[in-house]
Amino acid sequence: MTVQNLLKALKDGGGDPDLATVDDVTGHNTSRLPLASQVAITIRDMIVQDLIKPGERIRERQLSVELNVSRTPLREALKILEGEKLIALLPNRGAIVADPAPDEIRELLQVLGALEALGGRLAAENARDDDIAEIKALHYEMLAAYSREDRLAYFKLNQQIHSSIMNASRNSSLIETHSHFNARLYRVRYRSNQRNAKWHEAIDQHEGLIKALEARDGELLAARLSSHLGATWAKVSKEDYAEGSAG
Amino acid sequence: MTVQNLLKALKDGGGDPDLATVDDVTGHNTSRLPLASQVAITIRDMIVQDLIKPGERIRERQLSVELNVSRTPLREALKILEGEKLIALLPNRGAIVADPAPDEIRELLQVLGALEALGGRLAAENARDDDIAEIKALHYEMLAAYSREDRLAYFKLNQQIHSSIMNASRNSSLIETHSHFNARLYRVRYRSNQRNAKWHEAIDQHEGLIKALEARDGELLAARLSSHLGATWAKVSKEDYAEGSAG
DNA sequence: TCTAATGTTTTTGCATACCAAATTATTTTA
DNA sequence: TAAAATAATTTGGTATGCAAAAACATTAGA
Repeated sequence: MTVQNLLKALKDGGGDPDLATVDDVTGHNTSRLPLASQVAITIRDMIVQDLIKPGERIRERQLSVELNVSRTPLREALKILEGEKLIALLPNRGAIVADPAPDEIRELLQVLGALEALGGRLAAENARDDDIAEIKALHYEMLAAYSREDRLAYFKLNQQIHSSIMNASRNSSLIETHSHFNARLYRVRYRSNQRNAKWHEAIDQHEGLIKALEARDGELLAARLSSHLGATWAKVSKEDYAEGSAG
Repeated sequence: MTVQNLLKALKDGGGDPDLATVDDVTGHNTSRLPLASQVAITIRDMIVQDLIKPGERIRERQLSVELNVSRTPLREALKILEGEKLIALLPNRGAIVADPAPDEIRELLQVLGALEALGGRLAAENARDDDIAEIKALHYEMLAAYSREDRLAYFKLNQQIHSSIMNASRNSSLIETHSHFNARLYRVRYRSNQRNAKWHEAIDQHEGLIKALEARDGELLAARLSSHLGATWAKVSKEDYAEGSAG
């Protein structure tokens, strides 16, 4: 599979095929950003959307040609992504897409749980009523996706709900760190979502989250967010995420 | 103040003045690391040791001459440090040392508190007996520093204790994230430590931490670590950290 | 004197070219 | 077949050039 194909797939989903004006997943226009950051966004999307698979090598000369940038900003972009742990830079051997071992996934879920717990506590404190209303709306949309068995929409709404709760915490450092950890776990959770036979457990848990948030019960929300991610690990660890992990 | 002086100060503290063989603060030899990483370590030390002050500009051409490296790996190093939020890269305006506003410091302490709470829970679970013994030893050393009013030694031992507890959690992702947040707050806490009139409160709190760890009471340790950092914010927020922040 | 406009100098952002050392792929040899 | 030698590729780093942006200095005007 060539990088050209991957790029085409990315662009087809996006709209404007010109790198310099493409928007990232959060909807921000990136045309004013330094080229290295734009490249980082592009590669990050490729990784998160699983267009390049864990363990796969990233050849910088080749990729710089595909992306139509020189090696200089591309190498800078790789440093950024290494900092986010989305890739590993092996000295003299270039970059490979990160491929976390089960143990690391468990660790990451623990940290994510602590971050979400804090986010929940703060959200219960700082959320505006319309934040909560919006989260509730997303929840109902998620229920809709559930009932029509649209796993992709379900998954994305689920993610959105969690992000929205974090946003309601009004702690920007927390929000950013959370999103980094989330990105590192995105693929794992996506695959888990595709396989999980019984979603209703997660649905029930989500019901509880919304209730706790509406009641602005920070401790309860924190506890539920934590155990929610504990359950995620229980699911993930039972599944065969090893298969196909090295494209 | 020239960067040359700053560099000399750094090297004098280190030992071998050759960049390629200098060791970082954690004691790791860096000679095999990519140049960008070595440079990042050097600049990180300069920032954490307050040799370059918050708000100060970093001119890449100048610094590349001082460090005897080309602009390319230096720019890569700056991307790394931007990811750690130790510097801010303003488009077309280069790098400045991060200068967190009080609100951001409060946010960071909240996140650090959540991370330490998790670390405490996990440490109570996973620490080996000799981990605890070592932490206890550090605690007594800290008491010694306290009684002879050696604030610097006290501060460093305090830091070491917290890091050791995190290490005992055996969660490497947590350990790394914790150290990043800690680095961002290092300067603030260092200054707070220099000014704080009554340390005995912190001493009492530390006594409680050790007890909880010895009893392997994860919840108690977590709670105490959290409130310990809450107290840190109470102290910091009362002090005048604005003065001299833009050297 | 302060402000505004203008021009000059410096810095950043990025591309290109080049090379040594390390790695990977290929071929040869045992 | 396996190991060893060789060739090709890739990375890591330096140096250089240049356009655009920003910082700085200077002058003109209120």
